[in-house]
Amino acid sequence: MSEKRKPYPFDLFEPKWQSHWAENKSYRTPGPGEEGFDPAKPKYYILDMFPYPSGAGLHVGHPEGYTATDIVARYKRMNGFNVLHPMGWDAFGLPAEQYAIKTGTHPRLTTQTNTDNFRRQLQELGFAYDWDREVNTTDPKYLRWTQWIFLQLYNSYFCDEDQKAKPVSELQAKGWTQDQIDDVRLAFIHEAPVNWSPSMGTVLANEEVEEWKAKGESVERRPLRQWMLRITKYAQRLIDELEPLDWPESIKALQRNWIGRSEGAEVIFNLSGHEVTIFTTRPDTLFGATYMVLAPEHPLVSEVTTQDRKEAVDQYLTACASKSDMERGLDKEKSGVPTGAFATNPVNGEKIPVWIADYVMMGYGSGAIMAVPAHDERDLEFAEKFDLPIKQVVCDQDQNTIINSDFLNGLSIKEAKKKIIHWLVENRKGRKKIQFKLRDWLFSRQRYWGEPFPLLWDKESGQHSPLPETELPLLQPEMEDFKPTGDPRGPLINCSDWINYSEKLQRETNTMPQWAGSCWYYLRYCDPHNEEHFISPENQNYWGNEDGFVDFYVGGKEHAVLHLLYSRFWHKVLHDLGHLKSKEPFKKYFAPGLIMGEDGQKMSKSLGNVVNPDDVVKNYGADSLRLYEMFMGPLDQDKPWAMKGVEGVHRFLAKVWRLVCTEDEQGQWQLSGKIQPASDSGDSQSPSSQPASADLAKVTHQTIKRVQDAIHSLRFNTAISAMMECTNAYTSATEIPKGLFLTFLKLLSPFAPHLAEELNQLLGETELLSEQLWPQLDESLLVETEIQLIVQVNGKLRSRIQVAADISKDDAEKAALADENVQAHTEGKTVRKVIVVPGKLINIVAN
RNA sequence: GCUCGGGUGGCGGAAUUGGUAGACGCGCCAGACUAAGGAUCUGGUGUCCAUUGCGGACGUGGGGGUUCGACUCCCCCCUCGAGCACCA
Repeated sequence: MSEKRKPYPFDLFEPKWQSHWAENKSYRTPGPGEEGFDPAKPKYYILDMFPYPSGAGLHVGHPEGYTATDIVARYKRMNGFNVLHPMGWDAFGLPAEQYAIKTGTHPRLTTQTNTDNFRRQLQELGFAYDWDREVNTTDPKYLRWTQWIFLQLYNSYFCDEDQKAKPVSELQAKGWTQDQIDDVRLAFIHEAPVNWSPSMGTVLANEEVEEWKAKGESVERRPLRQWMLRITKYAQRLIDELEPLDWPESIKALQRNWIGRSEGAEVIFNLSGHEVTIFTTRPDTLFGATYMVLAPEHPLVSEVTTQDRKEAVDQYLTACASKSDMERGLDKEKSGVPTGAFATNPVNGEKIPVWIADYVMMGYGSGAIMAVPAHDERDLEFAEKFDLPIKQVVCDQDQNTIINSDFLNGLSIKEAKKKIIHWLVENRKGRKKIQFKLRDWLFSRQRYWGEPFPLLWDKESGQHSPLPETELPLLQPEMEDFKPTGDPRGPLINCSDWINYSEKLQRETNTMPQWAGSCWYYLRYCDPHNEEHFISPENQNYWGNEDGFVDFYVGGKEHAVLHLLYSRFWHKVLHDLGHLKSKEPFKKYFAPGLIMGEDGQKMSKSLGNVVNPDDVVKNYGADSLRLYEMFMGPLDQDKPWAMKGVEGVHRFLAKVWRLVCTEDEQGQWQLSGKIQPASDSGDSQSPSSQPASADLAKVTHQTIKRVQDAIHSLRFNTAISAMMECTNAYTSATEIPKGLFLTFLKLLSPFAPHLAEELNQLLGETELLSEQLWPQLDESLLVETEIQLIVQVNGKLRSRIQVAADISKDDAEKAALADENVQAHTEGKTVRKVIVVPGKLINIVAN
């Protein structure tokens, strides 16, 4: 098998340009105080989600977003911006460690190998990253600041009054005790049922459970003492401050949904001498409550259960405990048992029976509800099954008028809500309440390959305290065996040298989750080598925006409720504490769609439909891969791969190449001479000798407009179509003025930088295209003197007529009516009306 | 069930204040150059009818509506995908 001849020699010039860019640091971005920094230039910070460097190497999904941002970055640079476009590695985390355990290699080595491979792959795609700013979350110089930020969280609390985080030292000054302070820290120890994965030997955050289950890991509920972050305090702000961001509505919806805000009321019922608080979104139906339900885990269950019901209740509780949440959800039939106790409805003194049922969750609200079967589907199902009374309190006809409810009768639902809440407050039986679904963030992991917590425990008192900042970074000890042990304290517990800090103090053995490092990496890129600050104030002021630090962020929507929520939370804490000016991390965000396999299914090893970017680069070149991924369709849409499509854009690039070069008899590429240097004093319009060049100028400038409009709206597929049409026009011309062609190359350069630079050089130019300014659009070239008007009769296309662009309405109408085919269709009819849309069409209404 | 996003040729997709539906690419058909073409170039290509000539009918998931005019706006329905899911 002989090597197939390449349609153009990308295999020769692509590596050449990549080396050139790397050696000359062509894409270095100077920041404040650095050599070459120009404060007069506007800045633009465009960011990709940094990859987790897996052993499998780059996936074709990665270059989709990366190419999009690269195009915008290069475009902005050519428009005079100082563009920050960095790349780094999210190298901690469970996958790295699982892989290391499987292969027996230390995760540090695995990580090193993988990041080297990823870097090579990215460089072979010609992305304009400033590699001097590369960050790696596992680098001690980086994780030091991750631990520092954790200490900021540890050392602060959320002030409800001001709705912001403040240092706990303020509470100390007010005389709070250590225990009281520990209860309000943003990072706190909490014992509660958590998601424990026996197969991985660690706990997981709520947000992570589904992902790992899908990968075949087991997850169960288990009560454990864990470090939590008090993200729930930020629930309202996380919703409110999402609003002004330039994010896709669907992603905003996903976050809002996850945070899950509900407005309602808390109502206090009396239950055998205890006050039981329930949460309801329908306080207006309080008169319709016919029974109460407690979650099986509710603390009052055993106390209020009457003697005769005890056995049945215990049995039910045992049955519930053995069921996982998953199984509970799968139960189609409602189940439950009466406790024998009765609660008193505060509004009318009615005694209603108290039941226990697992359709009420301890984790939401107060774990107790008032059941209104007439107006709640679930309560209705339960009431019907157990034959409990159903009391209508909203009028059936209009679904909006309250009935059977004493002083609420006749009111609308909205009015009744207001009135009953007022009544509850006055009678001290409840209050308005806003409830969120969001839970606090379970932040500790029982793993080796993560940032250790910079915390110490007093062996005697059991108190925790922060490690002094001067002792950061705190690295994990070197260990041979770090397999999960099943011990919920994690593998570090086996390293006694490391644990014992002093006589009195020992280290926390948990590590942070992968999200820790990715929560703030976008800040570090701005000042990656600073040893004094996680980011200097100058760099922060220069690179960040107040209404959203990063100008434009692109990355997968699978992080909509994980990384994107966690980052926002940390950012707000750092903002509250005065470390950051901006309130939000990402001003504009965009999620590229999934690239599916050629068979239309999600790419996976087992289906054998995975496309390896290295193979595509080898066969068609980096420019072809870049261009194809942008040409596939709208960026935000899921779309299937088609190798034939790669060939299509590859042919297009070859066509551009052949405008400059032809192959001689020996099979060598030679300059074709089709590109003509501007002979007559650089004037591209030389009407006498070259009637076609005016047309080419027009096409070229139309292309400038179409390409830049498309880049602004991220419709890269249409930008490429425009360039293809332009190329087709060039192909059919006998000569192309060089100036025009160089303009075209500038348009092409953000998309296919290697080919564009190569041709620019072959044509004798010495300045890199990427260092030149984006071409200026000459609007005057777009003005048409003659236009085509569409002529419709009764809305149906009947003719197209060629007229002067400035034709008057009357003349246009006359010309249309005079058309042969129009007359054929209006014959025998009366023209009732003629609509003339100037420059577009004429519609004749006749019957 | 709730929330969000889709449905346009054989395929990926164009059509951004309602104004030529199908740009561009793939695939396919025909031709040119060739010893040869899986290279390249040229032409054609929504469906159906007519094709001796203009041309005509239908057509953007289905049904209805608004309008001189609807892929685009409104109502109802079908369908596919994603996220959440006994959240009171």
